[in-house]
Amino acid sequence: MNQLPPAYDPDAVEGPVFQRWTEGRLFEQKTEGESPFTVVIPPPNVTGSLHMGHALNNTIQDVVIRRSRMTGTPTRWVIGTDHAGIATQNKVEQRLAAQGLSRYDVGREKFIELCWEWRDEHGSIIIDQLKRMGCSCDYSDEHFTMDEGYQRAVRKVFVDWFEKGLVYRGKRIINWCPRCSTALSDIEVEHEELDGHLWHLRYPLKEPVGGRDHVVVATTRPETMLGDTCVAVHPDDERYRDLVGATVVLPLLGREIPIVADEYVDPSFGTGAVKVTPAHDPNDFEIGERHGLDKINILTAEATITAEGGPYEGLDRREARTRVVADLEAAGLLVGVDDHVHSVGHCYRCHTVIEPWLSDQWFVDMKPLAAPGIECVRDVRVTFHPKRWENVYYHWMEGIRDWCISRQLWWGHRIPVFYCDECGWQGASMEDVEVCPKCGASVRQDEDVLDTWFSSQLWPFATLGWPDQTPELDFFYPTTVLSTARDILFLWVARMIMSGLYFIGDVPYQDVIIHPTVFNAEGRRMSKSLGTGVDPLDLMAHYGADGMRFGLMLQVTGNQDIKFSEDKLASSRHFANKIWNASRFVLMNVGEDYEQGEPSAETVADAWILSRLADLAAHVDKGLITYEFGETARALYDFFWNEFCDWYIELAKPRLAAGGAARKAVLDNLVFVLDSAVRLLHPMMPFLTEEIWGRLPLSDAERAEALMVAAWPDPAALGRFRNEDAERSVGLLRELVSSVRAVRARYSVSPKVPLEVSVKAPEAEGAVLLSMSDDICTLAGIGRFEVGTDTARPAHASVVVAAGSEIYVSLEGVVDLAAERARVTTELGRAQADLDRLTRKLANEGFLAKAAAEIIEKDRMRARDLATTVSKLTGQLADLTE
RNA sequence: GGGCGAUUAACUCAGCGGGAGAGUGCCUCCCUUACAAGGAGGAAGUCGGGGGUUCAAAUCCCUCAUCGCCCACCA
Repeated sequence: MNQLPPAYDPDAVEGPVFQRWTEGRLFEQKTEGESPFTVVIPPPNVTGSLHMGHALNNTIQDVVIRRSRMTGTPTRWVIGTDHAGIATQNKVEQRLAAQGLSRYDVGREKFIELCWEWRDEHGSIIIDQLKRMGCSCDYSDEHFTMDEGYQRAVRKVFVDWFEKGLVYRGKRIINWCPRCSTALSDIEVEHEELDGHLWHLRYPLKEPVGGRDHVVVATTRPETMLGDTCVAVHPDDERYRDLVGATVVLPLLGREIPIVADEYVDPSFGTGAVKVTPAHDPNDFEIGERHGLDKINILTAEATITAEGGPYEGLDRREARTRVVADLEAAGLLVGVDDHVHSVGHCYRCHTVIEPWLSDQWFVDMKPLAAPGIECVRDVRVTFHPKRWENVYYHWMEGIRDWCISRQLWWGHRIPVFYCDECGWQGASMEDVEVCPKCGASVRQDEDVLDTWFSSQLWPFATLGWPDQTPELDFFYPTTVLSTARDILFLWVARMIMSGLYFIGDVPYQDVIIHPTVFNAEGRRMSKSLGTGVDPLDLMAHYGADGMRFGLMLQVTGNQDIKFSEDKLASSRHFANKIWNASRFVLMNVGEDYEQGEPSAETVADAWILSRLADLAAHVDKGLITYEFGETARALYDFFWNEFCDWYIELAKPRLAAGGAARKAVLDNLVFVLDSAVRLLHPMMPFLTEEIWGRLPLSDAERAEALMVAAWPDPAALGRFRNEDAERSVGLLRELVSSVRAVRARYSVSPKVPLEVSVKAPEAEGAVLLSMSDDICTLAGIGRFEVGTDTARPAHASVVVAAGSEIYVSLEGVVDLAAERARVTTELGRAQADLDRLTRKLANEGFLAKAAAEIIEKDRMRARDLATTVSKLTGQLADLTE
């Protein structure tokens, strides 16, 4: 016998169900068939552990993947992790620091070995957490961005772009993180508005000009004056015209620097005179280039002052600022300090303030790559969901700047460029180079590694075997949909599109889902370090994996970020339990000898639930195809709870009790509807549904190895069950039953006391109600039920106008006439107001002339109904007054 | 400086041109033999302010306010 425990226990179900999926090898890729559906997971960092963003994003991916798999499409979800250069290196350095060591103490080779050890120890943590969520990735084929094959792919990309001249080396101002000790690309810098100061500094002239002996400059970073090589003014600025060409003596250091004229200077900002530090500001660098100035580097890699800073050498940048300002003030050269809000760049990995720093780095020339990347979205080969993200994408792509790809780290893909110091040869190569091909001297390899995102951009095709032309690449590329957080739209999504187009000649995916960001209840970013986060593992412990998944899906909308609400998870857990118990009810009624038969519309209730099921299947199918997860979750919730459980199961009970053919027919329908609905729910609640489905007494035709690979309900085929008459009839039934229940509640009549109800209804409605009178009596607890076209109002009755009828509930000795009068008066007022508004609308010629015919017709019907209601209520009020 | 999103019931949010919805919370009643993680009933909103378009606006347009986010070489 199929006996379920009375409450759903996720802990008892999830483990065994996942094990069944694994043992059945149901996650593994299938390469038979056509038009495969492929998703590549945004590879989590090996250093990572599951956070709410992962929980949301991976639920979304699993939902679309599971639906696809059930439709019989060859479906594959590619899994793997990212080596995460900076993050992993930081972890390993921390580990070394605990032993009082730095990476330089152990050396490059040993350090990389330690990184691999870290990966071996921690890399599976996040994968196990995805399994805990029920994600149906192809775990048999896990990838890593430092795998041997992947390394070959990265090298191939670099060498190819190097040879095409798209990769080049240059001395530029880059973003330097002094803590990570590496360059960063522009989009790895997070800008933050901070309250700072604008210091006004007096720079003395070497010789007075026109009676003036100084010029005042303004700066937000006074310590950089140590690297100043000129002062710039606008060429048209009358105030400074005489000073152009004069010489300034740089305070504190005594260096003589010129005053130059440059268009860049905005005369309206500050004093109109700018101190220029070409080695520490991108704009100043440009000015320096134009005027042939020296570029004096005053900062070391650790952001301490270099020997160029004279007496300030060795000071940290903060101390240097304090000392420089103090010394200038002592010398009477500090004119003033204003408060000034400006945005300061921080490292996206460690939040240290970055320094613009002049150094030799490798760059990718992005403009030629961006053009096709823009084109493929314009011609809808790639579509963003929600669509508005396309504008954000275009904006960035159109203004794209070159990408600094070299990192001064050890953990990562080492740049495959070799230099000969003897003859100056340099080259990039797929194979390591030992000796110079020109002069035969030994060569050295570039010390730097590539930006982690340089390898991540290859994820959709490097995981499929590229640069080899593998069958997998041929079959699964391009992938179908990429789901991701918006903060890596530029870092990752855009670059995958560009590299995919360049190397494979096709877009990497057709659809891009940019999912909402999960914030905490206060609307703040969830963050472990701030203690504002919620741990998905805790949530799963409380609500089950399905409860968490469904609760998240309920919160997904197309245009709003998620202020995470644990309430939704609680109601999802209740929902899971509700489904569990509905299933338990059905299974309790199914005997050993039950054999599944065809569903059939034996009664109005059957026709109704089958019609509702058809509607649900259409909604869910469309909702998942168009990535409307919140709406889809709500449709499932409403169907299961408010239609199947609240009404259909209740309507089924008397027939189950009746036995015989009636019982068999309703059982067939219960099993069919539950089966179909559970299939539709499976993508969002995989564990619960798998467990229930496995226990359903299905015919061989409906059976499958597991629900996970069972057939997705076909909305077109279910369309045969659509039945508007049945939906209207059950609508009347529900209205009548609810009205009677309301009367019962109003007078606190125990549910055990049967009521006497008579209904005065028009012919048509009356016939429908009569045909369902058994159901009505059961659901409303009615002992005697009469329907007629001219039923008289009994004495001592409470009267309700509903379902187009007057419903009299006899309540001898209980009815409070004054209360009834008050209630009827209120209802009458409301109905009259609605009727007045409608009447005015229907008298409006503009409305009659311009509104759609069906709208007018609908309003006319409503007006008729309201007029009936008003006259009935008026009659009742008269009765009650007598 | 530019752009995007939000503002609907106490809370979290759907709805996005024709009758104001859900979940949670709250109030009343009920342990009815699937489920008290439940059932039945109920209270609760001039849909941010102001203009406009339209026969009709929570829904479209403009504007203001507030909150949030993104982009921008903002000495």
